[in-house]
Amino acid sequence: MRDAEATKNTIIRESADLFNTQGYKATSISDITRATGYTKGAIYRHFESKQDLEQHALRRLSKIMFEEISVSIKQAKTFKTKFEAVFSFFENYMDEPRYKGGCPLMNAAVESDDSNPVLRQQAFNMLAQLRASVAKLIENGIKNKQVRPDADVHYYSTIFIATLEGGIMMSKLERNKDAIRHTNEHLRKLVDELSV
Amino acid sequence: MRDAEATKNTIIRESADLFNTQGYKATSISDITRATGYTKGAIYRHFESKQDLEQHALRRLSKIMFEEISVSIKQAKTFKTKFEAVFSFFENYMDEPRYKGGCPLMNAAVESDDSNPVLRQQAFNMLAQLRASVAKLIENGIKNKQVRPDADVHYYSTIFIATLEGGIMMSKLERNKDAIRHTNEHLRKLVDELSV
DNA sequence: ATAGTTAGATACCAATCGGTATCTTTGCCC
DNA sequence: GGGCAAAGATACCGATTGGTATCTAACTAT
Repeated sequence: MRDAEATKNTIIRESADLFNTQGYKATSISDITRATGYTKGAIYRHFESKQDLEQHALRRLSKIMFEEISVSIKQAKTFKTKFEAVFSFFENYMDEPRYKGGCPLMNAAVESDDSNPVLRQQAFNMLAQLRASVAKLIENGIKNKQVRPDADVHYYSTIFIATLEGGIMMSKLERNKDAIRHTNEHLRKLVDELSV
Repeated sequence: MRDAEATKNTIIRESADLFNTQGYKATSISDITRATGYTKGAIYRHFESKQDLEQHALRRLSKIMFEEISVSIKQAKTFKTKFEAVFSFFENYMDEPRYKGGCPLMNAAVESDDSNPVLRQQAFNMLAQLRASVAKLIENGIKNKQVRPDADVHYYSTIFIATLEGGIMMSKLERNKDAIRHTNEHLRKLVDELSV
């Protein structure tokens, strides 16, 4: 057999790239045939519908994003350095060709609004997962006596994510890293404020 | 004559609503004919192209947004209450039927990415204007001895906007005000930190 | 009252959309 | 090496896209 699995992965990879840069609605199946070299028939053999492909693509983007964050975090040992890893991850986000088009969470969240409930739900889950990751970071910090025990975990995780995402959006629009550097600088102060 | 000006305004108003909720690319001219009651011929009499209409629509959204913020700010008298007005503006954003679809700046910024340079430029200008507004607030605070004179205006305006926009995005995705309330709470602390 | 102008409706265009039915090719199994 | 199932290509479908040419109806100025 021709490697069906590889074909499917290629289609997911390339379409994820297109969806995240041009948008989901704005990317046509024809765009994907052009990017992959496969024909429409091949694509629809592996995926039920465009929406089905969108789901797979976003799942891939999500997976990559969380894996990379997870690796960065695990390499660091203390509460502070772990957050530092997160900051530098988001600061280098833009250069990474892996995330052409910016944060997949934000892109899906903004585009899906009402029109695409399936995509919206997936973005919703991504946000929950990101929040859980940040919360866990803080909770572990508390457990290891590196963070004030009275810290409001949910509150802080919200601030961290909102500020990061906002910074990414601004940096992407302004096409330079000033904004994300400033937001990271500010979040560093927050980390200090949290530390015992 | 039939009121051409009124017709044009109707088309701009309704299309702005559709663009901001469904997205620019995802909204077709047919959608707009349905929403306005006018035919395609009428629309293309008043606008050169869909892109032309997109520009007018976003300009309208931008104008409304800045006017409302401006009014809120002017009613307040001190640095602190002025910022408080901004916060409550963004907190009540979601309920306002005037901004169905969330922040026009963020929507345009995220969607326009590379595909729509005209829209991108307009979003860029909106961000610059918003930044200038916030900066002015802080500068006036300094002038009136309500803010520490050494405050880094550009830095703080970036933080304010990033956190606000991030909070809006999260609240919209989660369909409740928790996130924006938390980010506002956090920004209130920032205002205190800025105050003399 | 009528001629001229303009707002808006109608009818069309080629191109593209997502999707499918069918055909050909590929590679494994016996 | 012949049969068979799966992978992928080709050719098509009706619907919709942005856009335009043309026609009609409404108002204005004389």
